Amino acid sequence: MLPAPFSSLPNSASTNFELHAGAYVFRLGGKPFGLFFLVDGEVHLIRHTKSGDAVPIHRAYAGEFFAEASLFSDAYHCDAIAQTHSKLLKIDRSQTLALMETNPRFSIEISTYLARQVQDYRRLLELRSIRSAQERVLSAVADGWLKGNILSFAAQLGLSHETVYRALSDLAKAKRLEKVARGKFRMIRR
Amino acid sequence: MLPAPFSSLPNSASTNFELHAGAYVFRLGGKPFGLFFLVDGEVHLIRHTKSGDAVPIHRAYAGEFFAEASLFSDAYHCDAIAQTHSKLLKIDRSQTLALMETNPRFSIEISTYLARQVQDYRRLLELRSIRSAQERVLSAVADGWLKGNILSFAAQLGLSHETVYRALSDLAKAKRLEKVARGKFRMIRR
DNA sequence: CGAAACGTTGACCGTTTTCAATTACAGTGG
DNA sequence: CCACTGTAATTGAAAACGGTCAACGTTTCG
Repeated sequence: MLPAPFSSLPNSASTNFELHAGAYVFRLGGKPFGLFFLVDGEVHLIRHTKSGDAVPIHRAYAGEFFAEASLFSDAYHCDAIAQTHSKLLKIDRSQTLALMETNPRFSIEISTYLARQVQDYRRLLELRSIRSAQERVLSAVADGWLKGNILSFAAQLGLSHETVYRALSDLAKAKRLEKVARGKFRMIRR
Repeated sequence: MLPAPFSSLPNSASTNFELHAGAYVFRLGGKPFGLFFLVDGEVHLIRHTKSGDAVPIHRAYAGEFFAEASLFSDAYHCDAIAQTHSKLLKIDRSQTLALMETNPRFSIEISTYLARQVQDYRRLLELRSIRSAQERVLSAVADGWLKGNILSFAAQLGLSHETVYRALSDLAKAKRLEKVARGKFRMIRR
């Protein structure tokens, strides 16, 4: 059966599949098949600036949906790339839209999802407006955003990875964070 | 009658009011009354970083809705402040939610709104990942984001206003933009 | 008319970027 | 099981870019 708000969709509306690390789930400009549920693994939605830098517009982890916004647009606006071997559920776009037409409860769930995303982006914007690299990194860690590797974490914060490494080690030195392992840091519990 | 997707709401669901420049539409932490339609003027949704910098999370102009996301949360997550004398329409939250329950078409409209916002934020994130101030400013102008004053434009881009002034005048000097008037720039049409 | 806010430009300082090099892993195939 | 390869983590040093402070011109609005 489909996860949480999608339980009223027939099983035929979804397809299971797997991708190896580095494979594309979809590409910029492609016609949207629908949205996805990430059963296991890690998928990044990525855009590229003109100068070629990859910007992780969103990082999805096991148990999360992604590409909900594509339900309402004519083409994907970014690339989606599996970062590790990932198990996915593809959820059919037109059947989802049809369900929204008939089931208002479901529509509201979708809206709630999107509203939360808007709030998350606002928070990210706020984070990105913190000038000091150290404070920015600390706030991001406090928000639980240090998942996956530090390269993509740094890109999400709009800092070079070297700067993030330095900020993390300085924060650890100042005992504002604790280093758990190579590349793993944690807030200091109090 | 209410604008576009809200036409099926009774007139009693909305209230007209005006605010002078600097007045709050709502405040961080307040219970959401509903969303707003900006008939005329300019309203910014603003958050404040710990260090006190104001971050314009969203800038709303005449003819636009704002605070749609507050339909789905228990408190406002930012301040909303009129930047100029503004005419507003307050749209009742519970009546809007009730309409979503009964009118799936309307729910879909709301979702579409939110989805567009998500896309806009992704674009902004991409912009903010452009390292060079000059290129960042140019892209933002190309996207039509240079409205209102340059102070808030700069804050939205995550740059100091001085840097934005300099970038603009350098871009004009290099004929990549044209200066129309004090503080007004335009893409060079070709 | 005067004050306040915005626009503009200059100079200097500091942080982050960049380039570079080194170390630590994880996966791969012999 | 181990060398081999690629990618991520880490640290150093120098340069560059943007931030900050400061001053001044200009427009707006009460």
